[in-house]
Amino acid sequence: MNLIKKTPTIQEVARFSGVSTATVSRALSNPERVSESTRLRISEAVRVTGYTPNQSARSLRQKTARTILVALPDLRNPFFSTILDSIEREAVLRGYGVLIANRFSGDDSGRRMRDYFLSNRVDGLLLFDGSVDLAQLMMLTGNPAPVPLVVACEEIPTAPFHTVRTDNLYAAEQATRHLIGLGHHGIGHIRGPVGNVLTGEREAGYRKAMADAGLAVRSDWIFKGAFDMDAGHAAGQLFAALADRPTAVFAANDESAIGFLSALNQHGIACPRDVSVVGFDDLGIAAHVLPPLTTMRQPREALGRIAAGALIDVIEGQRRSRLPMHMVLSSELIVRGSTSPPAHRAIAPEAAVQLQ
Amino acid sequence: MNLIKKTPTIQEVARFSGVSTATVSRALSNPERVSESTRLRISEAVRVTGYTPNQSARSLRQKTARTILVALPDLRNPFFSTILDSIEREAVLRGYGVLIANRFSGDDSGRRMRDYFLSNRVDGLLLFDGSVDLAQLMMLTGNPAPVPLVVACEEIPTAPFHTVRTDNLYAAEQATRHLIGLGHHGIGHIRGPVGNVLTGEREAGYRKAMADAGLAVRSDWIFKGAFDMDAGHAAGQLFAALADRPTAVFAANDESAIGFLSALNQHGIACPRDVSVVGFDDLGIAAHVLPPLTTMRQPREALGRIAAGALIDVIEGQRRSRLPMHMVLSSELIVRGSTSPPAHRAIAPEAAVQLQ
DNA sequence: TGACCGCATGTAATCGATTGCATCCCTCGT
DNA sequence: ACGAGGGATGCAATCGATTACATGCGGTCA
Repeated sequence: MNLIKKTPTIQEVARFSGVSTATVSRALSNPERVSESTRLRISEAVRVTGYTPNQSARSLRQKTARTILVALPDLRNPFFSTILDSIEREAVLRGYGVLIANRFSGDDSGRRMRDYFLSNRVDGLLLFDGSVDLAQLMMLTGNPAPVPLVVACEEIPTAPFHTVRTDNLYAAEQATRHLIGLGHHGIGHIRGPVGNVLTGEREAGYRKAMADAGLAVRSDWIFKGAFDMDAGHAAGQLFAALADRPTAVFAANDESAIGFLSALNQHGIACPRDVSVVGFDDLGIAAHVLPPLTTMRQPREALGRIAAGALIDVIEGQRRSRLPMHMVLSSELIVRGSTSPPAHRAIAPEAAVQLQ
Repeated sequence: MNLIKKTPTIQEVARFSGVSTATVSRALSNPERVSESTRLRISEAVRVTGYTPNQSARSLRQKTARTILVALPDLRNPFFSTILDSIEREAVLRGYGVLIANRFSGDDSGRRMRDYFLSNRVDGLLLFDGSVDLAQLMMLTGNPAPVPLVVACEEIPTAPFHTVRTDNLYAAEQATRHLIGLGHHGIGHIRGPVGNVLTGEREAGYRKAMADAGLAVRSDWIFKGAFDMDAGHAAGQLFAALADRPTAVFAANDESAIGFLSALNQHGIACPRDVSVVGFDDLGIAAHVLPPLTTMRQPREALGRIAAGALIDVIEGQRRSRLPMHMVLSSELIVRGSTSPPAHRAIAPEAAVQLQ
């Protein structure tokens, strides 16, 4: 016996169990197609040799990779990393591997996706980046090879893709209504990055709630943002400099809300005494900042799971309907300490200005 | 011409440019081995047909997948998601794909890694999970197929793997010394999860600094933890219940420090007035909690980049040395608002108890 | 001039599994 | 007793690229 063993192939298993490779293959993928006795003999041979099927060979023959590609704008964002976590779980459960493509945008993103697919590395694509050019996406659905594709988080209503997302507009409306319900009239908004679909939807929900309540939206109370803490912090600086401030602010996501809170603190503006703040996402950290953040919880875990499941259904041809399916998950308001009725406690000097 | 085009293969390119498939293959991977004119003809043919090499076929023949597997304990942890981000960047730069395996531990983790490798899906493994059984790891380095492996973050000094990590022990020592330097004598510690290598190193660093300064370590000032906010919060509850409290606490990571801060706040204990807190990692959020967290910054970006680079070097046989290489990156103390000299301001009732 | 060298290219084997088709054999029905 | 039917299995083609080896050609040098 030689000391350097090579990794065993189906040939060895066949030889060892005295059958052909065809039978071994069948025993492994369609056990009911071989007899009891050979099945046992083969599984024993597999055990002894330590055989593991070669995925490249299988892929080549079956034109299938049992792998999905997840394209994300920014993995470092906890919002996405939670989703990725649940995608990975679901995928592994269904026997798929998960390849990641991060910072996924720019001119060649469409080509990159196409190449991954055409090179037979992946069977389908889960896209979380709304900034990918629509034309490039359409290219993927054409010939050759319409790529199994599920777009998540981002809504592209007119495009023929399956989408999974949350009820952003309605959720933003609810968040704003929560503030209105507490008695706030002057309510500001920290926007997301320009050009992002979510930014637009969340702002629209905010505006809708304000309009429905007959409240005016002041343009100097709309802060530009970027879904990150620094942007929220910058908004906080502007807020502090304002002569006439709103008594509440709805931030387009938790990170910007947190950055906003930290800026407020630097300026000695207290939350919720001087200003109530609502975030969006319910990141793990939201419950642990000071004050704990009221926020719209996004069902991130479910979103990842459902998106991955839908994609695999498409890949395996189990989505019979050729019509794109648009799934919408509900958000949930989580009330914590960052919101309260306006001027709840003794009127602070800050607030007095407004009431003059 | 038919409307349903199949995805083009090297055969089509060969036919189109009037050469054999061998020449096409050479033109694509070793351009200098074919003549100028045919090279041009072939690249034109590639352009026209829209040819993309089939990776499964290439993998099968070359026994190479151009993919690495990254095994992580918990993707949702921002510490890991930042590292994963930089791994992905480096890998793409060098032409590799990144497959992820999350929540990677448990009995079959060794087998899962082995299967990924033996099935030819990945060329090597980047392991971030120190809880994987050492015996299972050793199995990977044996016959058949010694798996290219780089272990990151976790040190297994006696094991024959390349490792990349940070100077945990020294960093923990520095963090503790920072508190000592501020004049603290009573310093507590929030540990990481039991059994984790990092937990041990960070605690050891803490103990070393204490011992060097001639300070006693009180066992009721050592809180058990788990690298997450809930554990830090629980530690905070215990801390608040203490009759005799330390004036400073070194937490084994930022998340537990943040959870600790939030519990302190609930109990009306002020940081840094009543207690100084040092974290570990420097997550993005650390600068934005209240008060901003003093912490040991871990070079996460560099760590991911270097680990991925080293793994690919091993895969490509560029690490000539058979000796395992242990790389250690330096951490950096980031001083923010959560630390100050003890009893800095007027002595609070909380502190008075200790001074009685 | 003829032996030789090296470059560009072609031929065909090869990687390892899957699968259409053929074969063998056993059982059952008439 | 004989053919049909069907279950178990084997044979060999196949997926698409890479690559060892062969070939042919033009040029160099003795």
